[in-house]
Amino acid sequence: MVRGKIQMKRIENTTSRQVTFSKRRHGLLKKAFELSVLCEAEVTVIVFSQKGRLYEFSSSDIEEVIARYLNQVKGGQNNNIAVQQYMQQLMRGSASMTKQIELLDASQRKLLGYGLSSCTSEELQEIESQLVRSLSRIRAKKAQLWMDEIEHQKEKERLLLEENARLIEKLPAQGKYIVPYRSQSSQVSDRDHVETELFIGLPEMRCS
Amino acid sequence: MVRGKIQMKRIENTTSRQVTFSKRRHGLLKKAFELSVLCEAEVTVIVFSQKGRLYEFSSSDIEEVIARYLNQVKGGQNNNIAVQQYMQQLMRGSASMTKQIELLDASQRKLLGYGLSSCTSEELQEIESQLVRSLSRIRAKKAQLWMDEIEHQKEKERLLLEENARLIEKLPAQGKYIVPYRSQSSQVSDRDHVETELFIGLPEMRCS
DNA sequence: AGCTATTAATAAAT
DNA sequence: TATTTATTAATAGCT
Repeated sequence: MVRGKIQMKRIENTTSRQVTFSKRRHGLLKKAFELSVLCEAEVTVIVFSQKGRLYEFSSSDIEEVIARYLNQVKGGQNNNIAVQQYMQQLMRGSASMTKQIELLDASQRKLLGYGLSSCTSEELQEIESQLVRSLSRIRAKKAQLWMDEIEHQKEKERLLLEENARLIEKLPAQGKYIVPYRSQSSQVSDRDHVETELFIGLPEMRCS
Repeated sequence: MVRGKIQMKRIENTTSRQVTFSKRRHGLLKKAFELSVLCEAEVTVIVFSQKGRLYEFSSSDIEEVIARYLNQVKGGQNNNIAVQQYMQQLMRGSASMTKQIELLDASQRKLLGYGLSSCTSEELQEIESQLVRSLSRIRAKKAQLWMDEIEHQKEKERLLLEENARLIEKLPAQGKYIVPYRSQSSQVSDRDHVETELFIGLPEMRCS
């Protein structure tokens, strides 16, 4: 929505997710307040962060609003039942998370090359392919990081050379005999070219 | 806020109050939705219009949120303490499992070569090394599986040859002129030898 | 309900 | 965490 709009999905980076949570939560509560004032509506907002912390706004007593809501939605056979339901939900959640953790753990171990005894040939093949694909992504990323760094250095150098040139211009005549430093950076991107291709073959295929 | 900002007080004109209510209510619910998606928060908004009409948004079951709210705010004067404690324990467990899942998920994504934007050069290097080690384990295991399979086939062949020999012995004399099938399997393990070593280098290092 | 001139919200950078 | 800034999003006043 600003400085490059963002995708409407979970923000993966933990830090920026927390920052965004703080900002947007603030915005949401403010909007809720404004709606209640401008339009004389009864507005309640309840937010639980991932860590279970509670944030709320209510234009009137929140428990009144809750009672009113429960009354309107399901003719007032209120809470205890809701508490029970919530607890059951929590228990189901625990069970499924335990399972999920086990699965993630097993698949991670396999990706790391452990706990392979139960694998079939096909599974091994699949894991291997994933790893190979993954390696090429990693290596591409690494190469990109290097390229960025090189670009950054070249830019810095360019600025310094400009500054240098300016300084020389300003020197009194005799100063102009000083030989300025000459850049060689234009060759860097060739010298540092990195071959990231992966190949597999018999030892005899290698030669020096 | 637009075309001349408005005062933060009740809009007196009934029509424009209703129009604003409709527009801003929409905006509020949208913002609530976005917050829940972007930051994985549990968000509930309950709005009663002046005329008592209900509008709501909840990222998860609203009654659950209400139960959770009531539980957190006024530690359930109607529930018994044991249930309370158990529930809190469950919630702590959920939180820590959520965190664990998040961590596992992130590290798995990185192992698969996604979500690398936050990685430093060093992290990328570490992940790459892990993948390389992992690949060699996987390939060793695959090789072993193949070897086992070959051994198994050779054993079957040996048994069949023995059976074959016994049958020939039992044949009447003229049958002995039949030339029995001759195995070549003793060469198999050499012919099918697989080189699983991994190497990386410049294209010039390959030759045929 | 739809348009548009403005203000508000906020993602990214610092 | 708090500011600043560049941009997108929301919306007040019209039609």
